[in-house]
Amino acid sequence: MIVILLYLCSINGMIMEKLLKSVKININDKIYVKDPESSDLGRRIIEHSIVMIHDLGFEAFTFKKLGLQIGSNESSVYRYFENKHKLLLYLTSWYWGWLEYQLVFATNSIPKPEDKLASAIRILTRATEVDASFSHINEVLLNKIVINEYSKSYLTKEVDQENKEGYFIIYKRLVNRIREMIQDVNSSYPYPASLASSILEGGLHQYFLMDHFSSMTDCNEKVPPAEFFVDLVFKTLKKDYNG
Amino acid sequence: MIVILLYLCSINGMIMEKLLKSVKININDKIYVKDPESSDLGRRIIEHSIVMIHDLGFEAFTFKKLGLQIGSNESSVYRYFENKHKLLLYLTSWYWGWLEYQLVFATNSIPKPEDKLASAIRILTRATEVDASFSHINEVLLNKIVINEYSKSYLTKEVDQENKEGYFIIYKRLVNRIREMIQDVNSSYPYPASLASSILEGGLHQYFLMDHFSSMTDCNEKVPPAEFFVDLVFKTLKKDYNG
DNA sequence: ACAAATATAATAGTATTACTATCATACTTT
DNA sequence: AAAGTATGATAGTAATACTATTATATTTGT
Repeated sequence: MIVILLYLCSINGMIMEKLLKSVKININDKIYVKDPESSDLGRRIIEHSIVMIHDLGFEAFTFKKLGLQIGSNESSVYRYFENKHKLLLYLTSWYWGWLEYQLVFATNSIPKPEDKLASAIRILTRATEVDASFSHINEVLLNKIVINEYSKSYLTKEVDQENKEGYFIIYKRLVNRIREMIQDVNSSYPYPASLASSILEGGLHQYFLMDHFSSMTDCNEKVPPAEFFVDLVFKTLKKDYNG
Repeated sequence: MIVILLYLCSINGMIMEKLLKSVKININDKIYVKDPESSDLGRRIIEHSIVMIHDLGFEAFTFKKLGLQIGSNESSVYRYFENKHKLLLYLTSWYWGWLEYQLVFATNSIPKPEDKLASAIRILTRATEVDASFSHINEVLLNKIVINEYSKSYLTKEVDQENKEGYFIIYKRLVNRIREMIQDVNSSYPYPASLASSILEGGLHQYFLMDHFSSMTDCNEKVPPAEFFVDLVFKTLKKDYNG
């Protein structure tokens, strides 16, 4: 499916939105017991878990509370996900997959490596806006969940095992895409992977600081994190960029 | 106490070690119920909680298991800390306070802003080495705990309340010190706070990637994260640094 | 040296979490 | 109409994250 999309280059927002709606984001099927996209109950689990994790925080969120909220049952939720950790992996994988589509869409047609990288940084570090591409998934809330909870999905004792099973593959692919773009701008820069991972991880962190520790960031409503990172990356790569 | 230390500039490692031993790191007393430094049991709680959180991970660590390990009782541990979240805040505050002393010691006597900043970055992003300054605290394990668990101490629903109560003050002061050093090197750089917070947070992250996601970093045994960050910061500040 | 105060240990108990298991029912497909 | 599948309801378990109470040991003041 991604192959088809790669050929569709200069399309406008409305068309992109429709295309995104028709695309199913491919998630490692070991993450779920039963594909939540395969049933109405599954989609309601996804829809309401996003709202509830955002409202309660991941720690206070439970399958029992979710079951109650969607007029269903704790045991029914367990038929879709082994536990809430796996559900978080599902939601964050979906988010990174969705961002990856946006990245590929928006940057594939850009010929100049500098323009492409700048555009990529802006897409990856911008705040998610309301667009409602996927009816049952609120991407704005999901973005906030990723900011507040993503680290918890890999800061575990099981990370190596879960990495082996491919649970973080979409995120790693995304970092790799940025790494390649960095190398296309400056092939002799010695830390392209570290810089790429810093953009993604640091982007989330700067948003968290804006919300809770404003003294530790210069970013705010008027100066978004994207500007900090574009400036940082292009100065680091010693290529001036005026965009 | 820090005032005295500021005057002690060019002293060697042995003396510094002895001084560090005599220094008590000052931690917000709202974090604990009873100061763990005030009793033998308290120090054993700190000592063994570091080992156990490192071994089990924060999620699987409980006060019951800790009590068992130190030949004491769950209920006795609760007399020192309300819960394990507060204990984590205590341990990480201690770590950042300890790092701050090292930073102040090592950089206070350096006159040239560029040298001072480079030295600061190296201290803040280096791997902790065995030095056993504090008898009951294993700083090497504590450093690993900070890498793996620090985010969990602030990625909570209570972060604003706890921030108000001053639980993150040492970390914020540390970020502020780096921010000032950045400004001393280049006063017109527009993102000194964001860059400072990125160094500390990104430093931890690069170590995590080295351990678990090596494809997302260029750092390794031979190229430590410190080199990536020194390079990044000085290129960004457009000041060449040869050190 | 003795009483009082304090710290710790032992035990029990509660509500919640994170599940697993079983059975009933409803809906769907052939 | 029978069989299969999805969901719902209920019950049960072990562990967690505490709180409360009482007993005992240690320290401290006079």
